[in-house]
Amino acid sequence: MDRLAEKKNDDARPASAWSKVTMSDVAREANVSTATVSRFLDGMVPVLEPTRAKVMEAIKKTGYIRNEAATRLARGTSDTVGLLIRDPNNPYYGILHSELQLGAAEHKLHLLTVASPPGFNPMTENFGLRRLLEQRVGGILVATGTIAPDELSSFVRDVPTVVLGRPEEHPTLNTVSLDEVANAQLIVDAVLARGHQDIVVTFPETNHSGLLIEHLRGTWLTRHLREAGANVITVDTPSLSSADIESTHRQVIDLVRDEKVTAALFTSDMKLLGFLKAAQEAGIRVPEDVSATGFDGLLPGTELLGLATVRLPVEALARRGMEIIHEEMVSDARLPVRHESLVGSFLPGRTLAVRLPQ
Amino acid sequence: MDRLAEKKNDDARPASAWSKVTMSDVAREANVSTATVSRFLDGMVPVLEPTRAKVMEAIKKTGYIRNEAATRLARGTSDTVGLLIRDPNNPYYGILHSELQLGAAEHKLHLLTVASPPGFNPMTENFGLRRLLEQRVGGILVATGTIAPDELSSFVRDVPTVVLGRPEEHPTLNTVSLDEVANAQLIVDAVLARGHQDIVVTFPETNHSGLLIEHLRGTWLTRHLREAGANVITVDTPSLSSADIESTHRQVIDLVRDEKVTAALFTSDMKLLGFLKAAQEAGIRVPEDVSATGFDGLLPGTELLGLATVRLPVEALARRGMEIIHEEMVSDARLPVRHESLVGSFLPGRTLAVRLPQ
DNA sequence: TTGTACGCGTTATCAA
DNA sequence: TTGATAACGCGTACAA
Repeated sequence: MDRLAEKKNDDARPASAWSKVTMSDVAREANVSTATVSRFLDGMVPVLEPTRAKVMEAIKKTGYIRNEAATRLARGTSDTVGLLIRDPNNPYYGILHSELQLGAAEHKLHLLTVASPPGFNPMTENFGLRRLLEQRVGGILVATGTIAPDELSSFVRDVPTVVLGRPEEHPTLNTVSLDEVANAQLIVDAVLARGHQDIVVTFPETNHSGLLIEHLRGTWLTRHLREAGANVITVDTPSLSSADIESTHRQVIDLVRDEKVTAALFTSDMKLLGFLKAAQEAGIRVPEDVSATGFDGLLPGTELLGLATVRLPVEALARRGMEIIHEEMVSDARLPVRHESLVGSFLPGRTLAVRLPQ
Repeated sequence: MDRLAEKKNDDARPASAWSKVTMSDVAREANVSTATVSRFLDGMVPVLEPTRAKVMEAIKKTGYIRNEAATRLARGTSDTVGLLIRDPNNPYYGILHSELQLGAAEHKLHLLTVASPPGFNPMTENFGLRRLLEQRVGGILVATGTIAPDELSSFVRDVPTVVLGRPEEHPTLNTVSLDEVANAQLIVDAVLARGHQDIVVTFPETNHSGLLIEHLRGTWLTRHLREAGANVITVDTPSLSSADIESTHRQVIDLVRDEKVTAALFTSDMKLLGFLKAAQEAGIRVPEDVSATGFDGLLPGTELLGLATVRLPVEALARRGMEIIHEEMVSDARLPVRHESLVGSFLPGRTLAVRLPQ
């Protein structure tokens, strides 16, 4: 009778070799009911001091940790926000994740993150989304470029949702997006203000999946420049393959050597970095021989490297996203769908210079 | 009777404005019992074809999504692994997170991430850990430099745990660590092999919290060098303040100008990057005037920048961590505690050159 | 202020 | 192969 009766279900649940302390263990230890323990934990209902002490003692002694699954089941709601991000190995998502964590804490919310494996597979992203929904989180933040709002909307009828960063609106989904049109304008203004008139823009000219954003940026850079009367040459970077990248660099470098352009615009800071290296190897100086700009401003060391770029307003994106989710979660009515758009800021850096006369 | 009887608890749970479809809704729709739906979902128990079809149909029609909280409660175990990381806005944690996600998928496990807000506050990290335990995840991966194993061990008696990357062993906790001693040796070997004998090492000489790793690296760089008979000068970088950083740069640059050293060793790639900029502004060329090495190899663009550094084996760290967790989760007995240690690889880059004679 | 008892949504046991 | 039903651990009227 010693070990067998120790816990009534000792042999009824051999599924795990790891013990679990429950609330009734604590209640028994403290000679109170489970309801009292629950109320003590909740903190919203007053509990007499001697009882408090007993319960605290019992919790410490048993090492009890509340089972959040049971809590959510009983409560029906949860103050946890689910975050779906794509590739954590990407400064953009890294900063976003970090800032959202901060924002969640400010609103006394919890953040639970699911990352979809890298690569552009919409299937696996839907899996991640499903897992978040299965957790019955109180709200969902979707920060993955590839999952289209249309697909999303059928999934998330039942939980407050905000789509972050996608340059796209949707009739039933809240979105906080990055205004790539205005961002491109920032770059263009800076380049023109420094007297450049002959400019090469490098970007994926066709809209491949996964290169959507860069395609968009390049398109708008070009359009803004042309509308301002600049002379624009575009160079297509159809893929991320090193062959394509190298060919792009060669073309740009040739244009510089032939004095056809005085500035080269790229659609990401990594691309700019790649060009900087190629230029150096080709004996071309930046910004003396050619000015160059990037896009993002998120790479660790951007300032150190002196990249001229647009800093994406990731912090504001995170803040607004969390605010909207929070409002939806505390309100018991459905709020009107919101669409917001955020503009970045230009970082002058040292790769963009005034065009020398002649 | 139309809307009022639609769902029996329509007004009994007004907590949320969002509807929830449950398993019994599906069961009713398909004219089967909840048990059948559950078995269908589980997939391990055969279900007759006509029944399958009915259930599938009903699930689609109702838009049902399983409640994982209830599942975990009923099952008592879960195939979800909890990951505690520090600052997602940090390439190291970003890559780790990404690779762990991949590894989890390979083992058919789910990964749920909690990030502790940036800053070195052990309190908030314990909060994150507690939240993971409250989720009753099947295993826990701790990847945060600041939470000491000793503190950890009292928390996680009841769930398989692996500590990732901390240079420290513990009698009851599995650890997969980065062998900073061997990593430092890699740098030292490379520097000595290129003929350098007069070397400056820059690092926090006192062991501040949060600078532990860099302190360790610097200490071992110095020790290895001295053991090999090199002439080492150390420069203290007590903090991350820009004043301290600049003072460090000045000292190193003076040493170079006075021809006291031919190589400068830094304890992170960001530090190296900072020095590269300072050197450039001071008119000192790297590696012509002085060779320089970093530590990490994780910055996006490391190869582009040509940093000479040690690439931390983050991928292997993730893989081993996930393997160990998986083994512990499938085994119903407790496995012996394991300690493993991983060595990185040297990246030659372009900031380290052969020392010129004289 | 505390205790009793039921329900939350799902799984698993046992019959049918 | 399926259906009823008892857990799972916790929150919360309702009663005391």
